[in-house]
Amino acid sequence: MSVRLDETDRKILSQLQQDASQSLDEIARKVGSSKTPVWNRIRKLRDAGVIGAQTVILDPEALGFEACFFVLIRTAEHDAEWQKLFLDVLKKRPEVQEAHRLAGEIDYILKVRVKNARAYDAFYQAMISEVKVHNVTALLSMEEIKSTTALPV
Amino acid sequence: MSVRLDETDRKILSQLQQDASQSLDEIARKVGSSKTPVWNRIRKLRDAGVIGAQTVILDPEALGFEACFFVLIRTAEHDAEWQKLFLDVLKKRPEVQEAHRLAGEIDYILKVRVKNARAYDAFYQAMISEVKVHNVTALLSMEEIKSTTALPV
DNA sequence: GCTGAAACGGCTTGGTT
DNA sequence: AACCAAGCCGTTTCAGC
Repeated sequence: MSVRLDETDRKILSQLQQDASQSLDEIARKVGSSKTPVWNRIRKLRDAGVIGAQTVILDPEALGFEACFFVLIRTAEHDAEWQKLFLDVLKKRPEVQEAHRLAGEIDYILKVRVKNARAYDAFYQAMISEVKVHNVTALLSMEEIKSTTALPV
Repeated sequence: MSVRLDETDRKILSQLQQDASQSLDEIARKVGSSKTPVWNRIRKLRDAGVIGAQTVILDPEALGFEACFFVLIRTAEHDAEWQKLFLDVLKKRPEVQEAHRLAGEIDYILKVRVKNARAYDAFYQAMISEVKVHNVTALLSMEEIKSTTALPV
């Protein structure tokens, strides 16, 4: 599954992660190449699935999303049917920004972004009414120290 | 800090989050407006800081980042100097994708993306050699069920 | 505040070395 | 595989409504 990249590929990916609105010429200049080869490489990386969606990062605070919770979930039920139901609930809820299945004592972790604590409670109530979970611990973020989607390519 | 948006603004933001490479004409068509007003709104939202960076999402697996940890940190030290040092360490480490200061028993949570468990250990050793932390628990992700940067505007 | 047009710049392609 | 040039498409600006 892992793809072979050379130094130029890595520089291109780094530039795109920093600012995907840059022109090809600008990227080419920064990576020490020129338009056509850079364009061909980007195309190849896109086709290989290395480069995915192009998006904009919105400021949560500016939009009134002032609460962020990390939710630790333990469950008793581990059968396939329960899991499918649980995953569907997570996927359809837009306030769930991340969901991971874990190794160890805690079964799942979620990152939930909401406008305020009341909105979190509404999410929580909705979730536990749809699926049975054994134990839920919510960690409230006081301050987002760092947040990046960039991978250190 | 929170900005007032109308329905059209919200639709534009939603489209940009889904695919920032769309042309103005396409976005305008989808939100039921036309080129110039959409462009003016985007400009305004950018200036207001609502729209931040434009970026591409890379596939971690395709690039060999096969391990993801959530790290729960407790600390004894809470003075300003220690905190500044700790924050500097987090900010300069590219494998730290997220870092939040928390309310409650656990003081910090990190999301750390690395190539493998060995790379996580290298990060862990480097971190504890630079700052004193009281207790560290690492939760290993087995499966990324959901991952989005989109806010439900 | 929207429309339409016009100028500008960047993307994309194909031919050439 | 990289360079060059041309056509096309999208962005950006501006005048008119």
